Amino acid sequence: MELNERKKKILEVIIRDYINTAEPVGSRTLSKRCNLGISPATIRNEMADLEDLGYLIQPHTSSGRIPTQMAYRYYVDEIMEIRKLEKMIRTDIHRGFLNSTAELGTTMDHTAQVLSQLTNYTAVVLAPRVTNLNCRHVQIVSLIKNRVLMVIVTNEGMARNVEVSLSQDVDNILALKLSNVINGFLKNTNLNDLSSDLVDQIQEMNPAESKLIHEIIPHLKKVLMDEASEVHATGVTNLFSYPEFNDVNKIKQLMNIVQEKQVLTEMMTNPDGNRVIRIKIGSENDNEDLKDFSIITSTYELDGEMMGAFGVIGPTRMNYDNVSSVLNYIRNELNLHISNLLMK
Amino acid sequence: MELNERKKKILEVIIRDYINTAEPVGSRTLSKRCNLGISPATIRNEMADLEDLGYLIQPHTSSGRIPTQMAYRYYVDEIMEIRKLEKMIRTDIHRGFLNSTAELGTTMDHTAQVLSQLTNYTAVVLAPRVTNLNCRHVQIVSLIKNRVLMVIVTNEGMARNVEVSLSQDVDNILALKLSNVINGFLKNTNLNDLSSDLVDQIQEMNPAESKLIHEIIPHLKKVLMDEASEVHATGVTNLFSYPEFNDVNKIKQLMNIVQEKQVLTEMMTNPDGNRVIRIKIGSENDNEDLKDFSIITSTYELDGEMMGAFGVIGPTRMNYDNVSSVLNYIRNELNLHISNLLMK
DNA sequence: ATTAGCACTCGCAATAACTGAGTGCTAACA
DNA sequence: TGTTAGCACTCAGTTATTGCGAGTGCTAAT
Repeated sequence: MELNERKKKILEVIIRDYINTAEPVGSRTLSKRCNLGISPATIRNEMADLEDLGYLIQPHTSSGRIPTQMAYRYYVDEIMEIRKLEKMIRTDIHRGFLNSTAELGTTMDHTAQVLSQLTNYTAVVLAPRVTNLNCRHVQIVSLIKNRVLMVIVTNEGMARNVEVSLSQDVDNILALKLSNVINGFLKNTNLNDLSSDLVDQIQEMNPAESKLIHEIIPHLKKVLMDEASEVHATGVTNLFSYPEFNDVNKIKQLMNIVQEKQVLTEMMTNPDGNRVIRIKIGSENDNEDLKDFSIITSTYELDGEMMGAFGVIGPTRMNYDNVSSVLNYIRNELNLHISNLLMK
Repeated sequence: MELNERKKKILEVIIRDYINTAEPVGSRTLSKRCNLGISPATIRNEMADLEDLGYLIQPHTSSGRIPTQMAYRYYVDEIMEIRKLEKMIRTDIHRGFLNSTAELGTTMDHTAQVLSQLTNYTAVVLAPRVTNLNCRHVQIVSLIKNRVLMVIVTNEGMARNVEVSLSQDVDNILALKLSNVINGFLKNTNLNDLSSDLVDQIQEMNPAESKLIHEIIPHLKKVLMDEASEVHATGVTNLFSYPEFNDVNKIKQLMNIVQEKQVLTEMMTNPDGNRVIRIKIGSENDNEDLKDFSIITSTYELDGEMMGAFGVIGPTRMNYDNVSSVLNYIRNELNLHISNLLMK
């Protein structure tokens, strides 16, 4: 399976060329492009070998070759390297993050924007999600009559809120009281362990209030269990200009993927060993709709713990090394930015 | 400009047929379909007249005719009528609204879903927006260090929230105090009239707190001035199956429209006389990208005041009477549902 | 082992011929 | 005068044919 240097070089040039042009590459073109000083005929022999090994295929008998998925995998694993971005681009990105407002949601939008612009593919960013029941503070805000807003603040200082209807009307004062009671629990107990007995032990509540607390707790738990986190997708139209997506069906597949936030979330949070940059090529993706796409993802962390993920979706003929390099740099910037924002 | 009965009938049948098939309709097909008992030749004469009047065009010399925008406009104004939906569909929709949870955002999503399913076009729903500075209650919630969440509750009982960073750290107790101060203002003063002098008159604040209030007020005003309201769009892929959107460029246009939430908002809230159902056909839309689309919108109200809008985007060859009928019914249901939810 | 040469393959673009749905016009008819 | 049958004509779309060119595999010479 190990390729000799020349084969490796030839394969590399073919892949690079095909990524640029989307055209099958032939032996003559190739002999000009790679400066190994070998003739088309020799290259043809080598290409025939590479085809036998499964790295190349010919769309039809008399055309150039195009790389297979296996070739891309080889390229990604053995050939390409994550580059340092050009200084100008680095400072651009850095400034962008500095200027982006202090709000987390905006940062996510901004990241998606930058990613899709820099790569010319579709960018997806998963906002941090509320996990592990680790909430620090809950604020109940009265809306109208029996409707209240639960604002849940996590240990990391992120907010999520949910509207619920209760069985009784709740005014501002009652809302405050309910908030206080719940926060009292949170100080001492993990929500998971919160039993109804505990609620009933609270002295200074009348039965009506106690009943409300009993209603609120399940809602609270549900939110905290809820897997789905916000998904910011940008640059779907970027893919429209690539020749492989001239077909409306392909675009439909893409739209399906981007809309299925659940699937996207699972896919992006699924760890791949301990790799920082994770690359899934074509049918390496579990999802049927993704078999014509490649997806490169990474994660951002706070305090060494994974908070969320971001990545890029494009054709299998993707500029793997550029995208990887961009993701790698953005990952660092994002980690920096977030830790500035959230570190206690 | 007034057409005689026969021409009107012929035009109607042509439009109906073309809406169904997307194929130019010829005189022979037509003579079979419309039971006026006239021969193809006669119909040809009438069709020639209708073409001269600007209601029909021929894509090429030897093909059937297709309706012009002007024809659709005539159809919408003079021919079609808003029907009552079938009982089964009515009860389906009604039950759907009953089952949808009490949360407003969910209702909007649900509405978009139903609309796109029932019409097979792309549905857009604008969530109610915070307007006129009429907010009833503000809750400041401490997040981490100097970051707080402002939860703004409108008179109608809807919540909007924004994260901001302040110049000093804010803990729960301080957050509560700030909330109280601001709500004190709201009781007596419209936010618009709130001057810095007024803030300084509050006695029980130390300078640090006063400074924070001064920082918060502009943020608050900004949110309340903010025009953009949430946009829920569903069923973009519905349009992919219509032959007129086999072209990737058309789809790009559509994506542009759906993404430009600002534009969408303006378009949908722009009143058209006092019409309940507003129809814009092709280039009647101001937006360049919309010139190949028709859009039918309506609004929902609370207490007689417009809260938001919803509608459907499709090809100019749109099933105008079905969509209008659906919109009309959903409008009623939505108004009912919302007033149940929000009425004081 | 490499390369030049050559016959061969096959997608693609251009051209030509054919088909069929549909038209406009004219003349006949009620 | 309005309606209809008949006929020649138009033109998009399909199929068949051809030629071109980029590219290959094989063989023989270096």
